[in-house]
Parts: sequence; structure tokens; C-alpha cells
Amino acid sequence: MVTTQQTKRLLNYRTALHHLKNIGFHRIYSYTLGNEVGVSADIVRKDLSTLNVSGKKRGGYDIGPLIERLEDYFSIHEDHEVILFGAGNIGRALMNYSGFRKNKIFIIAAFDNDPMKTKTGNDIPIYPMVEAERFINQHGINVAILAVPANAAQHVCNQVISYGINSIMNFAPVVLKVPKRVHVSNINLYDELMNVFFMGRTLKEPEL
Amino acid sequence: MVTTQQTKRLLNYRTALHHLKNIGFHRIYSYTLGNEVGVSADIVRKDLSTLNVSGKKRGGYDIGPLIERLEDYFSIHEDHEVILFGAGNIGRALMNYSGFRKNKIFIIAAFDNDPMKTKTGNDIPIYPMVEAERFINQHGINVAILAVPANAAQHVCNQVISYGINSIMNFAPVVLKVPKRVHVSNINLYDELMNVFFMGRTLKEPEL
DNA sequence: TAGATTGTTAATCGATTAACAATC
DNA sequence: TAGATTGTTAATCGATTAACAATC
Repeated sequence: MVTTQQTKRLLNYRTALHHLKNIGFHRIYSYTLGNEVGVSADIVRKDLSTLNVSGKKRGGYDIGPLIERLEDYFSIHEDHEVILFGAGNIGRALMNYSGFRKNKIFIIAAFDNDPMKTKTGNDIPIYPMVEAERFINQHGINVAILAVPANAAQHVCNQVISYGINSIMNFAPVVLKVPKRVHVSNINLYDELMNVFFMGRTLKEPEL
Repeated sequence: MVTTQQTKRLLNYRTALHHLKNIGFHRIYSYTLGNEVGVSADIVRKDLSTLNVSGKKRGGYDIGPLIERLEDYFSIHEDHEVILFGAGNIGRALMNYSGFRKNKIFIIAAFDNDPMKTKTGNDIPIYPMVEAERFINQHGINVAILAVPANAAQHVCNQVISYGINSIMNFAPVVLKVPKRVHVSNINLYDELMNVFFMGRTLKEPEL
């Protein structure tokens, strides 16, 4: 079984491998790759072995095929379509975020209740919320990003699930209640940053 | 010892408790709070017991003092000052993000290399990068947010560490290499969203 | 009192690390 | 060949879960 933690490491390996390839590497040792993403060589080897990738004893892993295997595993070469709820600060930043587009993730529409924010001429149209159900069905969308205010999040969440969404990336500082079949990934910017402050205060270890 | 995971749960408890208080609760059971943040009652009790908070057998925990204890623990009532590097999409969204200000986290300045983006009239001044060292020293800043392009991230990171920063929240899709005394929290939006797509494809469990 | 809930100790589970044989 | 690295199995570590006595 592949866990969420492992999945995130695999995505990290992919990023690191692209970087290493760009700077001229063709082969990589588990030790080097681990160092690059901040995990041990043992974990790298174990992760890769669960993907049935094998290296050469003493020769390491070929970067090209390894990237291919990772990208196949995540179906990275396919287009990924997602819709966005909430065209506020965070929502707009995500619409313009090139890191998605470069990797074939496309926010194909946004939805907002504020009529001031809806407009359809742009790259990414922003529709009123009432259009969401039709749009989701028409385009067969499964994944939604929630960047709505905290007090609206659970309500919008319930709605989009009823329209057929089964995976949600949630930026609202609320732990959403969803049926088991729905997957939610929470990004709580305040918690993350507060935690950074806290760790900075706590960590007083000697320098490397 | 309090782990990072535990720390994040504690912040989640705080948010949930504020919510519960707002809707009229004064007491809470470990079971209820756990349900609210998606963890077991056992974990809630254990977490709270490491904070030396005690409840009443059969009566649960008083919400008011519990919130106080959590906010003391994180020094939430103090002002927290942080500076931002990179005034692109993500950077600007963070500058306008009310979730920080509401909780006494203030981005007091931003830095960017692009002269088109620097301006000082606004709420949050945006300075050229060369001003960073002076600013950090003058204001005694320890925490920085990095929202710069991937290819600049390690360089900017090295710089800010040399200026005295010891805690970093990093939005660039790069695993930063830092001395042990420096704490980094990575937020990789692409990885998160790709993982949501992946989980949506993987999870085909029966409905709740 | 009986029932419910806390607080803590013990058992389980899973993930990381260590160890090492295989082999290039 | 000797040395280095993979791939896998066993040992360790830590976190979650189960169990249960204390008690309101």
C-alpha cells in the first residue's frame, strides 16, 4: 500500500529529478536523491521499489525512465481539470499560478457569489455559483478547490459534493465534514505560519 | 515532547473551539472535539493532557479556559511580524489575506527584485531586495515567507538565513537546504493538488 | 446508584532505520 | 578483485488505539 506521505515523497522525487536532469545528470544514487528531497537513502530505495523501479547495483537509477515511471504513476501527462470556488485573494492567485498550468493542471472555471467578481471574457471565466451544478455535469469535473470564506466553506462543500465532486482542496480554516468516499486536503495558511513561528521559538538546537 | 503533527492538531482544536464557542457551547467532550477536527477522542485527551489541561470526569472540558491555554501555549495574543519575499500572485494574495491579520500575524514588508513591483505608499511596503538585510536587522525579524520563483528560492533562502532569519515558510516547489537550526515549512501547491487528483482516482471506497 | 467521561497505562500498528546478502 | 550500491528482511522507534481504573 502507498500512503499519503509516500505519495508526497514520490512527487518530490519527480521535482528533484527534473531539476537534476536539467543540470546534466543522467544517473542518480538513492543517497543523492534522498539528500535532494531531505529523506534517507533507505526510504528512497523502498519507495522506488514499491513502484517496481529497479536501479543498477553500484550504478544507481537512470533518471529518464525513473521520471517516466513517476509521471505514468500519477498520470501527469494527462490534462487535469479542476474548478475553483471563491474568487478572492487566494482564488485569484491560484488562477494565475503558473505551477499548475506548466504541469497540465487547468482551472477551467471559477465560481463566486459576488456579481462584481463574475466575468466570462477572461482566460478563466468566473460564473455565479448557481451555474456550478450544470458546469460540473457538463464537463464531468471531479475535483474542486475551495477558497471561500470559512463560514461558507461547509455549505459550499456540501453543495459541490452533491453535484458529484469527490476530491477537494480546501483553503478555508475549517475541517470539512464529508462522506468517506470524498477526499479532502486542507491547506490552512494561518496554522502553517503560526506553526513556523512556534517552531522558530522552540528550536534552539546547535548549528549544523 | 510535542511533535509537529500534535502542534497542528492543537491549532485545529483552537479553531474548532472558537467555532463551538460562537455557536453557544461552554463545555466540550473529548469525543465531540475530536469529531470536530477529525481525530479520535483518545488523541484529544492525550494532546490536552500533554498541555496539562484537565477536564471534569463526566463533565468534559470548559471551552473558555481551554482556548486560553492553547493561545498562551502559542503566544497567540502577541503580535507576530513576518516579512515576505516575492510580490507575485501568491505573495500578493498573502499580503491581502485577512486570516493572518485577524490572528495577529502581520506581514510588515515585502521584497521583490522587480522595480515595477516595489512601492512604499501602501499598507504593506514593497522594497527592492537589497533593502532586506537592513530591514531585518532594524526590526529584529526572525520569520520569512518565500514566494519567489523556484529557480531563485535557494539563493534567496541562503541570503535571508545569513541576515538572521531562522524560520521560513516556503511556497517555491523546491526542497530548501538549510542548516539544522533553521525551520522550514514547505507548501507545494502543485504537489498538494496533484495528490488530490491522485487520491480521487485511487479512493473508490463505498459511501459512508 | 448507574452511567458516562476523563486520564493513563498497555497493546497494536505502521513507518523509519539498521543490517546485510546480492551483485555490478 | 575490492568497493560501492541496490533491494529486502529484521529491528527499532513513535504514534495511534484499546483498555480500564478513577470519579463525577
